[in-house]
Amino acid sequence: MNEPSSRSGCPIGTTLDCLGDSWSLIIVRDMLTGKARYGEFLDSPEGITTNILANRLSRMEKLGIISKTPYQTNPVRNEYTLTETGRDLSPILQAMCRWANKHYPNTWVPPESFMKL
Amino acid sequence: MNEPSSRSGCPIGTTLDCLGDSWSLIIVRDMLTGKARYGEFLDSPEGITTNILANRLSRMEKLGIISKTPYQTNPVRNEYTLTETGRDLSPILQAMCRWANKHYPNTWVPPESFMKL
DNA sequence: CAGACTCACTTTCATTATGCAAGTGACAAA
DNA sequence: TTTGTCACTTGCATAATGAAAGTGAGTCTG
Repeated sequence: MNEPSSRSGCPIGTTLDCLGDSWSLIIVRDMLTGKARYGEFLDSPEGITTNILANRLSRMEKLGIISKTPYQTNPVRNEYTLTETGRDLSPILQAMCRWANKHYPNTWVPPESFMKL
Repeated sequence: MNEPSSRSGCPIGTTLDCLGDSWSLIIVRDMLTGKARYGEFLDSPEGITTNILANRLSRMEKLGIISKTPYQTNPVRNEYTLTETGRDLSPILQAMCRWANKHYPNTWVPPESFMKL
């Protein structure tokens, strides 16, 4: 559980030091909606590439946002799931949904279940 | 008021296409707390550089998140302020504060006034 | 049992973005 | 006239990203 290298003590700055890029929160979204495996994250419509996905999974694991647990051996394959720290990001994602739904009316409206997580 | 070039119709993806980097929301934070001028944004402790600041200001202006209005002529100098679209980002920033304050206890606790915006 | 296939990555490399520092232009003040 | 301020812009080295191909463990098919 590494600390992020933070530019300031500002909580917004610290959050951005952890997750301020265009892919990390996409992966968190996918995990919140039930995805857990490498191949499932690759299937998302945004089209993350394999190198970036591997990089972000290991980064977020080091930050304590996600954890990986093997679901089979020979060969070992892992499932990635959110830690409590990771699940606690849902209010941020929900706020993003409300913002985009209001200002970009062509964006999808998420299911109630997601907005109540 | 350009549309963001969006990777999908997902509202989270669209929000990240607008603001998914480590500087844009720092500038929005500063505007929400009363800063308006180029030099004021440079003073923030995160230390944004001049080229990135200029780039983000023009990007967010094109997106309709901020607007600039001259506060003097000879030479023209502008103030940057949030549009309604920009002010509506405050719930996202507040959620980030709650997340970081919970999981990184050394982060600053923002004033009540900020959390009620 | 050889060959094709799956899954989860890793590597390579070209392109793009970032960070640092210095430069510019309009004006004000000394 | 020189210095200073403010708001940028430019140049350049370094780092991050994206696209595509490669790898390795094991399974499945004929």
